[in-house]
Amino acid sequence: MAKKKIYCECLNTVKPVRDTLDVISGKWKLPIIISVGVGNSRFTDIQESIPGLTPKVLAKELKELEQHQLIKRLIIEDYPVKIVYHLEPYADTLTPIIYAMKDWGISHREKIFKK
Amino acid sequence: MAKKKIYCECLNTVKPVRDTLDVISGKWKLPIIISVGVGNSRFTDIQESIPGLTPKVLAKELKELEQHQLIKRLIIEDYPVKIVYHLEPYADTLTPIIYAMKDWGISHREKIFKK
DNA sequence: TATAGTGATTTCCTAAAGGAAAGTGAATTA
DNA sequence: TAATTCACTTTCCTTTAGGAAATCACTATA
Repeated sequence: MAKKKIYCECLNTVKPVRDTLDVISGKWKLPIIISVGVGNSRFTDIQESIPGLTPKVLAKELKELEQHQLIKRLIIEDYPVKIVYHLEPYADTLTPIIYAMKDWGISHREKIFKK
Repeated sequence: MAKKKIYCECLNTVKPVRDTLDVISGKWKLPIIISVGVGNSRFTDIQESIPGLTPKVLAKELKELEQHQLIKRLIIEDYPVKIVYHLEPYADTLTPIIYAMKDWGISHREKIFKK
């Protein structure tokens, strides 16, 4: 009757992709995860390792990443007291996404400059 | 001298990831690519296949995706004239990212609901 | 005691993203 | 002739992201 020819099976992919975007969207979350993953654990080190990142944005993003259980904030009761951030094991599950995006970004840049 | 212990090699990953984010960031670009890839080629079909997508946003995103050579807009001089969108071959290079994000979204949702 | 560093917070601001709703103009179908 | 469809466009508005700069509490160091 009604000619419904819209392909709706794309929702099987669209929905989980949007769930993922809800967690890692924005300019800074993946860069912060990468920086912490590579060994930066102090607030200032993370900030300085990512050009353009301001303390306000870093503080906000770290809180969100903590809530999503991707990053752990630890207070080290030493003299002086230190605060370190490190990745939760759960953040490792993002590795395939990060590498896929790294690879694509590299070849995209090559493509753009070859023309 | 100066105790420089910031791990800067993360820029090797951060930079290409940010190049990728510049192309596919936002709530709608990947869903639109998925929908077109699965067979939706008409403006209205694409719009109706993605819940919440408004025509204004769809029109804007399609233009950007065209500029990035991910989607092709074709005018079919038929009676009536039709406009169809289809993926450029270059869009296929995004498949690893899309699948990585789909997989992550599925298991993330499982993780959230199990708790 | 003064200075510097650490890990932020606060205030103020702009720009971009996104949503709701209506409209448009050409063509088609009833 | 009227209604409908298609592919948008336009207007108006709210929300969110993000940036600049100053400030703050605490500790360490000179």
